[in-house]
Amino acid sequence: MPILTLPDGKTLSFDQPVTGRQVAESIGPRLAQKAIGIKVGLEIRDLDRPITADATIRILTPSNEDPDSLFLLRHSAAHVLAEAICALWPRTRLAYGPPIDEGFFYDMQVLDAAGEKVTLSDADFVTIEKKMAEIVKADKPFTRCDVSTDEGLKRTEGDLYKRDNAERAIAKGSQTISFYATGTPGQDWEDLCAGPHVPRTGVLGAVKVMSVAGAYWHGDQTSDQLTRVYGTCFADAKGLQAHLTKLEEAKKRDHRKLGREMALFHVDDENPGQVFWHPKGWSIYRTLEDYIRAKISANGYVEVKTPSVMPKSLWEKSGHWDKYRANMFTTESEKREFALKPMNCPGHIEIFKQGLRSYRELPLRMAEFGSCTRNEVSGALHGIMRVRGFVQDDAHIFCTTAQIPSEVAEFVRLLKEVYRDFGFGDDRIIVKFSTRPALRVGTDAQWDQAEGALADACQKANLSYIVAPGEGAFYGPKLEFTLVDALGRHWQCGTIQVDYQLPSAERLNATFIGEDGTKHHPVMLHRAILGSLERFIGILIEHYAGKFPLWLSPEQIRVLPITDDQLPYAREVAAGLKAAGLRATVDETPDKLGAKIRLARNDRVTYFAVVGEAEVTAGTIALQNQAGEKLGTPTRAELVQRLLAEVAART
RNA sequence: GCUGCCUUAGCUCAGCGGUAGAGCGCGUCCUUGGUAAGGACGAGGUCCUGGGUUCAAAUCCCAGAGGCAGCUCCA
Repeated sequence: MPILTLPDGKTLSFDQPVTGRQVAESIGPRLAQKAIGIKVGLEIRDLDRPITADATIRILTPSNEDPDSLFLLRHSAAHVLAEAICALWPRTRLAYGPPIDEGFFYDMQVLDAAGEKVTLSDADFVTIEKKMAEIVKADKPFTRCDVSTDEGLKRTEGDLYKRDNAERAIAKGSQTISFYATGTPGQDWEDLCAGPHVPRTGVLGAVKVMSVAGAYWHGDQTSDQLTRVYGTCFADAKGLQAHLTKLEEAKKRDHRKLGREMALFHVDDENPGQVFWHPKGWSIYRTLEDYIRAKISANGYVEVKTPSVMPKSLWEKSGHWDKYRANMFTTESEKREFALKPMNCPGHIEIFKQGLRSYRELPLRMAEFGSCTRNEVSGALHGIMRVRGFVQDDAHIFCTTAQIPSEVAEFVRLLKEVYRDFGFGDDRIIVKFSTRPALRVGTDAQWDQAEGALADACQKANLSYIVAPGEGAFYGPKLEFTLVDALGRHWQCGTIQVDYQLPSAERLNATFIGEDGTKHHPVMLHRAILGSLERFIGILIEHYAGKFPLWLSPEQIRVLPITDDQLPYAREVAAGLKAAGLRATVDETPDKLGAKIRLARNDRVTYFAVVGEAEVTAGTIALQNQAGEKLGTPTRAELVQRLLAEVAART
């Protein structure tokens, strides 16, 4: 006798088990027609599976905003993709095809009639999409068929990957094995699948094959390499189009493209993963570095600088030689081995260990714009976001166990303050809290305290977090801060990690004299706000689409004389701005005003000032912003004041 | 690192067995023009590298390097 609670709180009661479709029909015929699935509690289900127990339910209809609806549509679209490819290459062996954030993929081995591997390329997409459109147009029902585990194993006999899936399902305790046919089971195409699916292929109007890539079976490098076909599906063509437009927009904002166009930096082909900063890019970099330097200085940090090259012996003691060797560049001199530092922590401990430390010096917040070099595999490199040489806004806080809560809380507060200055408010920060892993060092009491401090700090800072159980480092729990940019993309930046291990006697043996007059090991908090400056600038370029706010802008204002007659005045205006600490230039080309404006806007100059005869006479300039909005004709003094105020406000 | 695709002028790209091309940018000259491209002329190439096939290779084949996407990893 299920009693079902609807999202608005209304309840429906039934005398006997009902299907989702019957529930929808009892609410209204139009809803029943539109329904593609039902959410029972937290589980999304097919419309025609019976509901036997009380539950809160929600009827799912096609929607571009509802993640549950998209999940269902995309899961079914993956089947249609697989069916289409199987129709074109009947010997294809399917592996696994789940919905993902922006669509779905299907891993498979595509085989031709001779059993040879087929490599799919963009050229095949049209053919596949055409086949998919046929299947959608045929409006075939998704039909579920549950069979016994024995029968399930029999049906997947000889189908390597599906057989494996069935075995895994049984190992996890499945009593039956389910198949979904598009049409009639045993007659039409079918696929081993747990479901759920939409009722008919006809609701999958807006599907698209996006790309192909390689992927490993079970993500295991030593296992079979499969073809992964990516696709996406939306409730309607409008949703799909909006998605494609967003991808286009992301491509336009690509920091590698803008970095070249705006002459910010380059990465040399012969020197992968190393950034050459050009004057304008370096201007952004220095603004960022100066900003962080001022912030941490105001928050009780001291700044240090440690060497890039450090001896193997140090890395052995720190444990990096064991755990991180593959990612380190090494070198040698006079038969001694050295490594370029991949992290700054051992260097900071070396400084901490000079002389005797007293508990009175704690917490000691030691910061460094630390140049790190890591030998990342070539495939991992990406523009300036993922490089081999980068600088972290790193710091290590040496403190006592008792100081952990306040230090973490203080850090989270500072981090929020910094992120806000770049336009990332609370709603654009995602916090991941990684807790104790199975393999770990330290006592449970230490872990309890460290985890409690991290959770507490987030609550105090009004930041909600998602827990990643068991994902902490072996030496301590950590928080990771991810920014959501203007296009909704995620970028992990800040972090804070609790470490009892590195300062311990077994590792680098840092000590201080406590109140009791005996030696103690400090706790170390590894923390960064921006992460790497290179990566953060890459994020900012894409977030702002190259149109930096005034305080970060490499060219804050360009003066555009209408004719050469105004050149001397234009130079005076620019000189006045520069004297006030602003980044100003003059367009000295012989172009017409229209061309100068076009160039200034293409260069993403934040403001430009037109000066003609009228302005020279009046001692003013005609101000305009990047978007081309006219902002009046302030005097030179008013202009300086106005720009300085905007820089100070960081807007 | 693995799989796939790509590599032609500074940039974006066309050409795909038979003399190396376009637009933008760059240089020189003319033009002194009030809000998103004024005009003329010119310079600029190891068609990624090495090997092979061919009378002939930017073009076809093989290997390598680098780039891109994904996988894995990660700031």
